Amino acid sequence: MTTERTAESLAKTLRDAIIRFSRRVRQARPVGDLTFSQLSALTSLQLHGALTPRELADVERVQPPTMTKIVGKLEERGLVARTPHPTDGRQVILAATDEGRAVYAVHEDARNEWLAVQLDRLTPEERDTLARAAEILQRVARA
Amino acid sequence: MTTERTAESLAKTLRDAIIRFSRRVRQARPVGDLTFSQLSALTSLQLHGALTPRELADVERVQPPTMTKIVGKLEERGLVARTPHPTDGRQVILAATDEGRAVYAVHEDARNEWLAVQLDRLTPEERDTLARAAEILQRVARA
DNA sequence: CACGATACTTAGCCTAGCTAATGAGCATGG
DNA sequence: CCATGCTCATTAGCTAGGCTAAGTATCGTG
Repeated sequence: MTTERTAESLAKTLRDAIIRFSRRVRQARPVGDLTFSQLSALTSLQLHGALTPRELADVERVQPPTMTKIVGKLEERGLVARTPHPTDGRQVILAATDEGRAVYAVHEDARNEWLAVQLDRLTPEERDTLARAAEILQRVARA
Repeated sequence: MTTERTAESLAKTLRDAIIRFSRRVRQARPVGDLTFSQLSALTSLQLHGALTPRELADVERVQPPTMTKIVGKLEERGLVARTPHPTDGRQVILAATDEGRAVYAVHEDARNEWLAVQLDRLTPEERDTLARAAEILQRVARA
């Protein structure tokens, strides 16, 4: 089944696989936990250190107003802090707080538990395939 | 970078890749077009012929009320028809209409255009990796 | 120093998820 | 043969997460 594929048929297959996979992973979220989007934004902030809303929106591939909402939720919970930019009064610096980093570590593990168990059942080759696919998807998403 | 991966680190990587990829593909949608979820439901109906709402919800990995909403949108546009079940008065049979099939073919192509172009730029090996990954993701989603 | 550009937010809209509750129909055990 | 309990679909009501358009503040430059 993994013979030669046209880009068109692959596009359809990939789209369907990803929408179902996303839904399945979403369902595995404990109530009261951080959502997909929130966790992703927090991850980016940890990885990149500190970012402006615009930068974070670009990394996360959403529009700035969407990021305002997501960051708002994280700020409510004290996981992210907004500080004014030192020289440019228009800009804001976003960074994970100490609590954000702590909560992140805990939630991240709990959040991934279901998925990690599933992945653990795969063969090493399959995991390798997924790892390479993830890289490619990131690249395509950036295009 | 695609060396040995633990399930945990892969889970994180995969989750991030997929959320960004989904957002990117979503952005490529022309306004007024069918949404991700609508198209996916319509695809399943075409593939499986006719299904009850419960069955369709299971295939799509959503809860029944969510499917009611999605089907409602499709029915408004005349793309899907609800017909009563012949023997069981509780159930309903969902099927794509002729117009549904026609619109599907057109929208599907337009919808995938951006993605197909991106995929076309990849190497055959990369496309093969994605095809195999899609298969694995489908399997994991079904778990 | 006025005016255009940039950064963020606010306002308002829609879709997509969910759970809980409702109503209709089936099936079965007494 | 019907009461009771189950299943199916839908409705109601909520939240999150997207978007665009518009508003506000600040910057930078001519």
